[in-house]
Amino acid sequence: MPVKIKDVARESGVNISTVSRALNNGYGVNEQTRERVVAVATRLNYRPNRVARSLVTGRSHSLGLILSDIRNPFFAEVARGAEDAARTSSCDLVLCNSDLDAGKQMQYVRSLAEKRVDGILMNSVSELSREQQAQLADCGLPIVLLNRSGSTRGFVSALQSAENPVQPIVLYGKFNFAGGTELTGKLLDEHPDVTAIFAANDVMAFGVVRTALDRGLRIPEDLSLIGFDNIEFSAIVHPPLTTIHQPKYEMGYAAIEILLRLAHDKNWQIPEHRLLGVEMIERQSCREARVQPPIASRNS
Amino acid sequence: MPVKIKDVARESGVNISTVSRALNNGYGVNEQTRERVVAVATRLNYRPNRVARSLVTGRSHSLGLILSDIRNPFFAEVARGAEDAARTSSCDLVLCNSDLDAGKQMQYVRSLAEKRVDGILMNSVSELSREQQAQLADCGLPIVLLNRSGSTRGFVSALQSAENPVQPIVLYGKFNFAGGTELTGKLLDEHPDVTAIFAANDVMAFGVVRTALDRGLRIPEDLSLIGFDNIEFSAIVHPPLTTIHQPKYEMGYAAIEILLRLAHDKNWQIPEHRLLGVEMIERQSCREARVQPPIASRNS
DNA sequence: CTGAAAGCGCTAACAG
DNA sequence: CTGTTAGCGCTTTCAG
Repeated sequence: MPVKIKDVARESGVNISTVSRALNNGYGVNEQTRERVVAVATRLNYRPNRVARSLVTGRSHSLGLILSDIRNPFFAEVARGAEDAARTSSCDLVLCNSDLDAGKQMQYVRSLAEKRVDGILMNSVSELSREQQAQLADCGLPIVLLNRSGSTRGFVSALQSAENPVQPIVLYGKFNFAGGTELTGKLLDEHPDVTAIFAANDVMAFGVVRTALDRGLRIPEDLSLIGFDNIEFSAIVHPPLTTIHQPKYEMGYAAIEILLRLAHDKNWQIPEHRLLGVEMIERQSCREARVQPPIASRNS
Repeated sequence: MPVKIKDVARESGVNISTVSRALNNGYGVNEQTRERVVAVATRLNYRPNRVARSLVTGRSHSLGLILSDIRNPFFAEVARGAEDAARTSSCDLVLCNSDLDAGKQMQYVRSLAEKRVDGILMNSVSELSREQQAQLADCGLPIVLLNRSGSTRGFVSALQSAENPVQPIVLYGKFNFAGGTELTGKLLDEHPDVTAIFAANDVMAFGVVRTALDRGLRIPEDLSLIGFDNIEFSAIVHPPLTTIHQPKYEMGYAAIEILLRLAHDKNWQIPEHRLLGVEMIERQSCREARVQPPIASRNS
């Protein structure tokens, strides 16, 4: 139904290969015929079929973006940086929400591989089985992993080796608002005497705020709270959240840049890890913040 | 490099068309040969090339999603609903941020059309030129427009025809946090006597909160505020925001369902407009809320 | 500088 | 039930 290269060729009295050359790089084509072809293509409103092109070139000009959940503003910001970076190379981004579910995640990788995306950017689940690792490795695609440093080990060990050593209580759950409320409820039930909470991310910290509010606990008077990410809204919740800033947009942008280079230069190698700086943002949810911020960090 | 259907065929001693049948619907294939083919495909870790398949079937199984900015939690929520709906038909979503820029938007439409997506879901800019409308119409793709009802005319006329008619001051700007702060600054400079603000969305309302705070204005004592969208965080900002709830996830989900049907049934028709119910959520940012909420609404 | 021809990897008639 | 044969729409040698 739509007009094809053949139509343009017929209409401008040249061969389809000439049309192809004229419309792509224009190299090795007589200037006049090029102009004529371009004119015809415009007139016919010709839209090259990228699917066909991809089939022959082997490059799809699209990238996969697997995130736990785009509704977490942290990832929305990362995604925006990623998209902007991708557009500079006229690539587009296929969005996948994994909910940090290993099965879903692997399914997305497979599906993206079948669509022949040029690469994948993902924030992985913490623990991948050996099999899953292998599957990732030989899916034949460059993959960039974002923001995964395993666990809160650094946080814990920093606390333990502090001047006044502390043995923190570590709870795991959903990395969203509901996770924050649930975990806080559980924590306060079992340990009504806790004085401070370090949430894995700001959205969870918001959940902490909500639960504290519900239980009549004042922040920071009764309970100190630190978040992670410094998402935009952390400054306007009540109380303004003390948190660790991460360059979210830049992380997404940089990750795609790396991915793109990886996809192009088949033999280009990068250092395995790339740590971007974080920064403590002191606001009003925490009474004291003397502990050294952890080097490694995590998100969901 | 990757294993192709031909390899599977050779390895299982059948023709490629048999492999195709066995792996797709499996219909009209001897059960034993089907099993054998499947086994070989698994062993060889065969991943069908969807690009090639798309070229012949004419369906790409991907949809375009053009939003103004994924960083607005409203759209993140819509996007999540959209993605979940798309997955039920094993389609994936190509994410585009238009920043509500008409030029960018049309470029995305073109680009998506060239990639032969099966359809596009977008929240359009308010005013499209006749030319742009035409371009949209004959890009050959089903397009679903989300949440665009033109302007605040309904809001204004409701105020004017109220018991005590009011002539509102209407300001336009960016539909994000910065837009909220800037517009509020400008408004308060020019009209220090305003007593109430209706923000076009919650994120802008947050900007209002911030500026009010900076100027020592108390909400709602000095200034009443209503937002729009009821994004998750509107409940935990200070003061909790009075706002109009929109079923964001459901909107995204429903829009994709419509789009999918549109893409399948070539002659299926839907009513041009589809209005989902909104609901007033009274919290603490507004002293009185007697005005009838507008039927039509907008977002950025 | 331009045309002819061979595919990219797969599906879909059409025979057998 | 299975194989043969055309393509899908484009890029890319290879000749001319």
